[in-house]
Amino acid sequence: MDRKMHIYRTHNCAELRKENVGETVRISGWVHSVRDHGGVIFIDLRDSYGLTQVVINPELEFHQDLEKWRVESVLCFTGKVVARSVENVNPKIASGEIEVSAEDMQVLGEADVIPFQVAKEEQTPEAMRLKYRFLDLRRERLHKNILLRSEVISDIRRRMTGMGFHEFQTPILTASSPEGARDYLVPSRIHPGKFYALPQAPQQFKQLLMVAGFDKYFQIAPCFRDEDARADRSPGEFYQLDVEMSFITQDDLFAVMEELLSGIFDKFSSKKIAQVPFPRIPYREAMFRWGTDKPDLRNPLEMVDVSEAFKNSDFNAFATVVQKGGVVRAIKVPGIADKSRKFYDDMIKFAQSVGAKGMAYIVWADGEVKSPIAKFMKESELELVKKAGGIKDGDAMFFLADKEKSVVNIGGHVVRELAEQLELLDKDVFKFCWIVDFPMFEEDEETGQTVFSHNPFSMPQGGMEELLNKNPLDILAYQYDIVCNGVELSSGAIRNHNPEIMYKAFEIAGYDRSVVDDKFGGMINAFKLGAPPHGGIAPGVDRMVMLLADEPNIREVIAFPFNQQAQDLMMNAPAEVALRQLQELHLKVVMPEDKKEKQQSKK
RNA sequence: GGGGGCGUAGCUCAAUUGGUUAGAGUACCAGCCUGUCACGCUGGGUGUUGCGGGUUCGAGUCCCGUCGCUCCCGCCA
Repeated sequence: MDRKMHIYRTHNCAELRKENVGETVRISGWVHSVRDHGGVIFIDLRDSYGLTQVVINPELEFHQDLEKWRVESVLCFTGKVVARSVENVNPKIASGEIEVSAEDMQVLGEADVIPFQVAKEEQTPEAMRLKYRFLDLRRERLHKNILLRSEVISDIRRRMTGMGFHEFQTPILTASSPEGARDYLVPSRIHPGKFYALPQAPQQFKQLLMVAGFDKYFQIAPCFRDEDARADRSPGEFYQLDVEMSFITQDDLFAVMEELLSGIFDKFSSKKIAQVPFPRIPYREAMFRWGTDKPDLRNPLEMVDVSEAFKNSDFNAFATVVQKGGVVRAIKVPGIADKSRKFYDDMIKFAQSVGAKGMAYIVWADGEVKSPIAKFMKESELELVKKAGGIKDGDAMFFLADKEKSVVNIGGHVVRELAEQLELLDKDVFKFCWIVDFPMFEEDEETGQTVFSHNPFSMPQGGMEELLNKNPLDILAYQYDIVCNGVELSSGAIRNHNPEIMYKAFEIAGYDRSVVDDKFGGMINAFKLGAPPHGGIAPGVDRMVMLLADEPNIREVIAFPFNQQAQDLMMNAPAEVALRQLQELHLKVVMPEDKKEKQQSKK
């Protein structure tokens, strides 16, 4: 045999073509499937690139060795590339016009019985998929997602550096910050009783890089937050494309992100991008129309205010709400007059499940008004409502009445559910938008205190003057989000780089000067020594890939995700550590009362 | 921390109103098969019905508790 032949492979499993017929080749990979005819045996050998069919003829001495291994074993075959006859070509695989006629076989990695099938599409419990993640990652869907993620990240780097950005690393062991989510803490051995925190984002560092004069920064940055999971939020850690720029306005930043995101989404998905530049929607408008700060612009349904129509209505339930300062909002849904009674009842049930006391509806069909509440309404009131919704025959409206905050929230859920039920969302389009003009402060519902509503480092619109003179709850910030198809991709801001404005903003949020100096000393001191105006944003990489891969769950685009309880079932993390390690770190574990018994009974 | 859903073979699922020996596909094991490509054929059930308790003549099925997974709320500057 050719001495120069590589010991594992001359070709990968997706490479061989008609042109290679007659060559002696060597390929290695996993046994994808076996078709044993008693005499001739066919094996689909799989690697990251694809599949190649290997034929084993009965006269070969290793023919009977087939019993030694099974599906998902790793084998190496040496043999001749043979053309398949026309009727035997497999158009489903790239190498389908040829096959490799085995002359020699090496077992490189024998596989035991696998806990779930790799080659076949079948539902598998997620706990098992996570425990055997390396097996799950062999399956086509996940394998493709992770490769897509890799390509997206490398494309992001190419585009960012192409636009003049530099990538810098920032510390993973840093200080806890009083704002935001719970931190992951790392105890210090050298400083008893003191802790590092893993960064929730490199927020202060990237701003310090601007103060350091680097002008355009980005990083594929790991972020750590001890918060509970959602379908689009993996607990523990996630990645952001962290971006910061100096001497820019909001518009400059928007232009950069629009170029980047439209470029990437265009390249890695066949879906259309609805509109570039992305439409800009003020936060308050988004909340009013869709009941959320992450509206799905594919959804044609939205809310309108109809409080006036019910204010003096005989429909007491609603009239009372309005008279007490609440609101009535309506959702117009075109062309659903023919829906069954059950559909309407189910929607009411849904509204109640998300906190509504009830939900009313009116259906206009065949020139008539059908509704449980119409009999309480005057002709003029019905007209008012009809006009507010631009109602035509065949349309319907749903009505919610409560305090504004509840109505907005519940209505948001109903708007989404209706779109889902009625399949109103176009699956072939990405609709991006900017949500702008977030309020700088909001009222804490429990304490009634004024708190930062988003990022405390955002520049208040109007600067010091507004901080001094305006009702804090009316002050807007240069704070913005990018939303795509109802998924919040990122938030960002033009930063507050003026120490005095910073002190004032924190004062309004209840922190005095010394707290700012103590907790954000590094940054505030930097701002006293010449800070450029700057701003940035941080789109979630995992969520971007999730949208591009068209996956409903973020774990499908992360190679080794935590489960919902923030555990790594494969590596068995978190885990107890040796007493000695705790002692070195000056730590003592105090188990919560309800966990103590379980701990005991385990032992 | 709270609410919803789910939990039957390694995996996907079935099992009538509470009824007798818990079935099927796949995986697995044994055998057959020389052109398949999710090969096919024959045979084999490998099970603490998540766990614990209760009701009942009888529980996979009903009740209570508990555990696990998942979706959501809270949380997410």
